[in-house]
Amino acid sequence: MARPPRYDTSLLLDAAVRLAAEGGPAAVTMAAVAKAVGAPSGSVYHRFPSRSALMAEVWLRTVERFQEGYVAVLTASGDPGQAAVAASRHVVAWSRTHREETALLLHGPEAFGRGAWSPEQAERADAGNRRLFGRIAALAAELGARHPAQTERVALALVDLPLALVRRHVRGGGLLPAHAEQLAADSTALLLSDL
Amino acid sequence: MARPPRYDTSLLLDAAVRLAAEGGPAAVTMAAVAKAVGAPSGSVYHRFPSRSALMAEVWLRTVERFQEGYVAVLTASGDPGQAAVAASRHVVAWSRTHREETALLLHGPEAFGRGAWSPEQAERADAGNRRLFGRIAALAAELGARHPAQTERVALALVDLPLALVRRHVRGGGLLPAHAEQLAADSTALLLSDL
DNA sequence: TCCGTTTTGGAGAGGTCTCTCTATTTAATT
DNA sequence: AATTAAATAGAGAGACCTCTCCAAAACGGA
Repeated sequence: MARPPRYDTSLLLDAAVRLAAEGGPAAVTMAAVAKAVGAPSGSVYHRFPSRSALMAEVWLRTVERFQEGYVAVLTASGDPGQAAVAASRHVVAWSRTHREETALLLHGPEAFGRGAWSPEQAERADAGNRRLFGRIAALAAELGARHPAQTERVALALVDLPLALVRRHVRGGGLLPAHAEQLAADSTALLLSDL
Repeated sequence: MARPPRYDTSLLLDAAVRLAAEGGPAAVTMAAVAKAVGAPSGSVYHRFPSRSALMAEVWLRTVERFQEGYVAVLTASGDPGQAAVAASRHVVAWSRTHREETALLLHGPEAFGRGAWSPEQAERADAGNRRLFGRIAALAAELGARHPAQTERVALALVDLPLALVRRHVRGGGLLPAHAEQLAADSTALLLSDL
């Protein structure tokens, strides 16, 4: 009943991810996305009502893909200590196999215009974060955390620490060294040893 | 012998820092800087030959101010373990008292157009980083590190970890909680305990 | 007082980006 | 074959930004 799409949403988002990874969020212009897939700019506006809608979607799709795998690892193991270390290791391993998406995520949602997102998109981002933090808080409780400060330390050990390790290497444009997973796992275990 | 300056370099850089902290590096346009200090755009170009020269200078001045204090703390104490913990604590404390500059630094040099800097400016950035990493490597050696992987762990504990803690709170626009310094110090000490 | 130098003040050329609008194409359905 | 909904194709208006250029202003020194 209608002409079949030639430049569909995911194709445009793929191009946007590539552009963001190479030149940062500022390089993701509607014109650049259109050019990257060989479409006129009008076709991009046919899929996304505005640039900030596109930016939001690029961010959300990427972060949701990451969080899906991360939460799965977090809840896979029965032993909370093992789950924690596996999660930390997973962050590094995922970054290794998803270089462009990692480079994108390291910029953070603000760089993708978070302030201008639609309420629905902002809520999607919040929901993902709530879900993630909820799991981490539950794990922290299993590990014996009783004060908010202890829960924060668990979050630091499970998310921020491996991310910091990844950032150090990816920001310089380099590859992650082979021992990065081990370093992340060891560091996380150490931070949780004294909870 | 000449007309006295009305908008001097540091005044323009101050405005640029404010703009970057509020709206990210993209908000630092020549027009915005000029407007912020009430000058015509020509006066900004009188001080800086191009936008990227301004961006580089904003970044360099800020990062050099931070590194100055950090290196001082790092080398102040005789005991390497104490120096390490003090350095970690200093990162958090400095962030608390320098909110705008912290927000700026968290974006990283690439966001300030590092690729387009002049060779002299790029070298200034490199020299600062070499100096900092040199001190950390020396401290790592004092702490008993023998392999590069161990030195990396020290860098993680002394720089990336406290920065990650700061990032978590500042990125959301919030204030650092009162116990942040303590958490940074404890975490750093734990990571170094098993070197 | 006059000169030389630095700086201001401001207009505007040229480029890029966002977004709009309309005409045309395409293929499934009738 | 005619109809119809969805999608492409592309031109262009309007905003903003970088950077240039030149005249006017302000001060110290001769």
